[in-house]
Amino acid sequence: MWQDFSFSDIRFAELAQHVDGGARVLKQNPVECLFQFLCSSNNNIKRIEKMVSSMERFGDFLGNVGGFDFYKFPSIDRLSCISEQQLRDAGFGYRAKFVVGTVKALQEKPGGGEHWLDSLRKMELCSVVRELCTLPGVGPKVASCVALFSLDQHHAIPVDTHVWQIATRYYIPELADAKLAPKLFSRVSDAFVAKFGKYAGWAQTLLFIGELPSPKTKKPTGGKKCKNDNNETY
DNA sequence: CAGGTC
DNA sequence: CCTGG
Repeated sequence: MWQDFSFSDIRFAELAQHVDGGARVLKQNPVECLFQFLCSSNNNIKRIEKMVSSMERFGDFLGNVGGFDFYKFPSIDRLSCISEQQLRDAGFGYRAKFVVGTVKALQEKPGGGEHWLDSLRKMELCSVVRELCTLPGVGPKVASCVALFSLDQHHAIPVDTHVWQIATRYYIPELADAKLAPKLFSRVSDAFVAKFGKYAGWAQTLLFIGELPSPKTKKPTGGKKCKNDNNETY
C-alpha cells in the first residue's frame, strides 16, 4: 500500500523514506474511540492521555504490567456513573458536559449505544459523520476520527489544523489563504481521496505524522520552517 | 496557541 | 470555552 501511495504522490514517497518503523491505523472499539476523541478537541496529546486514563479507572482492572495499571475501557453504562463534576475535577474542562451528554444520548438509542455505533459500519461515510455529529461535542473532525479509527471508514479524513496545512500546501494551494470553514472540510477530504483512493485515511495518517514534531520522522522534511546550527531558517 | 465545537 | 505550555 505504501508503494501505491508513493506512486500516487511524490510528497508521500519522500516522507515514507524518512519515517522510522512505519505507521499503523488502529481499529479500535468504537466506544473507546469515541470518548477518547471527545477529549481531543482543542487539546494536546499529553492532557488527552491524562483525561483518558482518568476515564479508564472506571473500567475493570485488568492487571499490572511493568509497573503500570491497566484497565478495560469502561462500558457506556459504566461511564454513566461519572458526574460532570468528577470529570471537571479530573481536568476535562468544558469537555466534561460533552462526555456526560454523549453518554446520555447513546443510552437513549434503541438497542443501546454500542449497537447504534456498530450499525454505522454499513452506512456511507457521509451518513456516519452526520450521525456522529448529532452527539454533543462531536463535530466533523472528531466524527471522522471515529469513522476512520473504529468504524472501517478507510477513506475518512479527519481535517484538523495540521491536515489543513498539508492540504493547502500540497494539494489545494489555491485555498492557502482561506480559513478552515466547514464548507472547505469536504474540499480537503475530496482532495485526499482523489489522490489516494479508498484508503486515503491511511495515507493521511502518515502525512499527518510527518507534520508533527515527532521523533518518528528522521528528517525535517515537512514544510515547516526549521533552523540550522547557525540559527538561520530554511 | 493547542490535532474543535457549540 | 477549560487548562497547560
